[in-house]
Amino acid sequence: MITTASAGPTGPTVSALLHDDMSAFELGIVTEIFGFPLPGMEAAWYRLAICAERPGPVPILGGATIRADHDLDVFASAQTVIVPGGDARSEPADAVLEALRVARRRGSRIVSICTGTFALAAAGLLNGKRAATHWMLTDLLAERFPLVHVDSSALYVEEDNIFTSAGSASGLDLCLHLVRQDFGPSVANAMARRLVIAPHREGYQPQHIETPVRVDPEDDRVAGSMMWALNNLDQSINVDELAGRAHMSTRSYLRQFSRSTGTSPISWLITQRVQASLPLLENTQLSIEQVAARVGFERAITYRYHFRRIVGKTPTAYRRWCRSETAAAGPRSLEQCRASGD
DNA sequence: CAGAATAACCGCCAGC
DNA sequence: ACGCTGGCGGTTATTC
Repeated sequence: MITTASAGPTGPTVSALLHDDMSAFELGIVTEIFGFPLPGMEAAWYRLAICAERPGPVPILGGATIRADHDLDVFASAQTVIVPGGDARSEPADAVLEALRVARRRGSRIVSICTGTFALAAAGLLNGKRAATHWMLTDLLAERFPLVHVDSSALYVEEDNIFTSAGSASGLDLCLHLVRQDFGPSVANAMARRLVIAPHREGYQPQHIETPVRVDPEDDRVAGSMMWALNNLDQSINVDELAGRAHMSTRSYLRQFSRSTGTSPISWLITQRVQASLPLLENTQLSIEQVAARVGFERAITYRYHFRRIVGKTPTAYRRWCRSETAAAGPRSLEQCRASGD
């Protein structure tokens, strides 16, 4: 059941447009992130309003019906205005296009997910600007709206406070980016963690390691030290050395690193090391000791400790799991994997 | 697995 | 005043 946020939160206002033939999945991205606060952030969290041209039940793609509680005036008055995608062939109503223009004039942050980009283009908001949409529809977008610079490679595009995203799932990346803008990297990472551990994703990505760390491109000193670390993972690296590479004191480096990535240098480095070890386990016959050394763990016991903590199973079990996965006729779920004795 | 040695992390504060 | 840097010392995490 989709409802609007209660009166509790006092954070930024977000509105999402509910329209015929819309994708429930993409609206779900919006409600999951903006309508559902992280623990401890209930008071400061977003106030989400689900809006439609005519409030009430709206049929969506796939046969379900969702109710919108708010009208286009509310839609246009939010600080962030989101158009989720759906059937690209549906033409947005004139009233919707006008609401988008009003929101734009008011200075709202305008966001589209997937084919929602077509509505922004139809409203004229993207003229002369770069934009993204689903890869199957980039030609259609360029054809119908010649003034839009369609970027067919980006996951999402930000230009002049207008954000457009490519596929449905990249809408998730984009929404996380907005959370990052609003609340900083720590909160965005916590949100990514929550989304990744959603139970229904387990079967698809049982080995996913959380590395939603994006380096702030403005901070090239920290970014440079991180690049150096990634290229020299096999060496022993400590914080003083990283700080030196970044031409900063250790104290400042810790602070800048945290500000720009939301995590700390050594925990980031450990995660990168474990991540880098995965292909070695999957594709080589190297012993665990050799794999550990290749990715910079001086002692295999330390490698095992962190691997288990991050991946959830031992390196040997992971390797065995990959082998059986490759041999099996089809993908197995994590539950099956556990049931089979790993 | 416990626990000691060491390193990382972070609040505080002075100084630029 | 404001924001950033960097040293000090205590707490937490890592390593072995």
